[in-house]
Amino acid sequence: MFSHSEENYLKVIHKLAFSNSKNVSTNLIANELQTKASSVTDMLKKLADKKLVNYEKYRGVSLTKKGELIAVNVVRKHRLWEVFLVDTLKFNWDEVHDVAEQLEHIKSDQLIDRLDTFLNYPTIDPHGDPIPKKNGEIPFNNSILLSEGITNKIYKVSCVKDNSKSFLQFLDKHEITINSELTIVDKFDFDDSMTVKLIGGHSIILSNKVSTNVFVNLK
Amino acid sequence: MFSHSEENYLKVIHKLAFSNSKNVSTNLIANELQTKASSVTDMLKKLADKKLVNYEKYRGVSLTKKGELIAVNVVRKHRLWEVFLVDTLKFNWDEVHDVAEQLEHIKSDQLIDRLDTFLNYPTIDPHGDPIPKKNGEIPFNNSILLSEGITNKIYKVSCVKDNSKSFLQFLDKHEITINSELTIVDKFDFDDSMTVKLIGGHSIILSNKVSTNVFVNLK
DNA sequence: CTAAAAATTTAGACTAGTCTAAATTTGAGA
DNA sequence: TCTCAAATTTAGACTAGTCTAAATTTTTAG
Ligand SMILES: [Mn+2]
Ligand SMILES: [Mn+2]
Ligand SMILES: [Mn+2]
Ligand SMILES: [Mn+2]
Repeated sequence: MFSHSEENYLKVIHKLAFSNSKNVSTNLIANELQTKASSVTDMLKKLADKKLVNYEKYRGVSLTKKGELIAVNVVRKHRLWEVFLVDTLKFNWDEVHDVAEQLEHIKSDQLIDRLDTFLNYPTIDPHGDPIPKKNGEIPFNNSILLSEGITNKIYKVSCVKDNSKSFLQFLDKHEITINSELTIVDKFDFDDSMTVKLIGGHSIILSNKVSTNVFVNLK
Repeated sequence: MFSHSEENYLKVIHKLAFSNSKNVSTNLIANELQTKASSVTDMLKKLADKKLVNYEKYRGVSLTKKGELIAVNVVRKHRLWEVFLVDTLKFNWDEVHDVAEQLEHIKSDQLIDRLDTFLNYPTIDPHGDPIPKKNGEIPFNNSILLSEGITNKIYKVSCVKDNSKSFLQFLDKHEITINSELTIVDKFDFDDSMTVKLIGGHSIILSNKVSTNVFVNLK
């Protein structure tokens, strides 16, 4: 079994490797975990000793097969718990992250299997992120950023990139949720903003910051 | 906020104070927590510094108001999670303790409030133990031990004292559960065993070890 | 009342995880 | 290719929690 701290490092390395492709740097990890680079170096050595990461001094790290499996399993638990919190306990989607950060470290395979069954095998979490399978496979989703959409097509919101309270509350305010359907009416080169119309709802001007944090699928 | 470890010490002191009335000794705590007396002494000093226990060298400890409140809250969380595991996730009553030991340390008042609501404000856990109220009040239950019952009365099983897997599985095997109704047909002085008949069910001879680990209420 | 046993505390050490400050390595730009 | 700033690691320290072994206090029994 691995400690809370080890699991958090593995999860963060997994996350950063996803967006940065090659080796993940010490400073990136330190920044993501709100800790110091020296602490990260210490932990990377421990994880390397346990064969969870490939670590070469000054060259950053990548996850081994073993490390990857543990990281993905923590992500699976995090997202399943988020579904439970929103669907079953009626939390709002902007309230669940911190509690899920704790729940993801509970050690019990049986618990997570039964939770999965109770929730009826969900495939995405409340923010649209895919829930990894038990075997570590992560369902692929060919979404695009709303900012890359073109006018006069119908899109469905599939996922939000920024999970911050303020962004999620902004979306709530404007009635944009996962599965909302919308059309891009107009795109403005000047500031990369766009006018969007929710199907059967209101129109709204979205800044580039918003449209680059929302993923959509063509209907 | 208090650490995992601090919460466990407070919970154990609370439990032991309940059955031992006066001050709780270092060795009792060490035994209950499967740790060493010297470790207990160290922690008692820390808890005393934080005004969570009244500690006098060589004389054992008792909880302060503040310590008591924290301990009872951990017990509340433990028991609510046990209800969730059994009622919602369909765990058997002999499988839930270890997972609840982990879940009881999750920090979120909102989580426990919503769990309580979802479970419809249960008053007892799967083993019949009372679930403390939010304010720290513990519902009193005037049960007696089955071993103290008399013949030819109808009793209802209210709680089990021993929560070990082997005892709970023994009870399962003989179809004795919380709320089972039964009559004591005969009591044998020789070994303090008794013959018990389940209402509408079979008769069975119970050893003293069994009857002193089952609480009942007169119907 | 007193000696031995039992309980408890103290002393000193160890691990995990973290930090600051100093040293080292890397790599970008002149 | 050289220099220097940025990135990274090392050195040394600190906290929480634990342990063993030794010292001290309390309790028990004769
Ligand atoms: Mn989250
Ligand atoms: Mn999420
Ligand atoms: Mn329990
Ligand atoms: Mn219980």
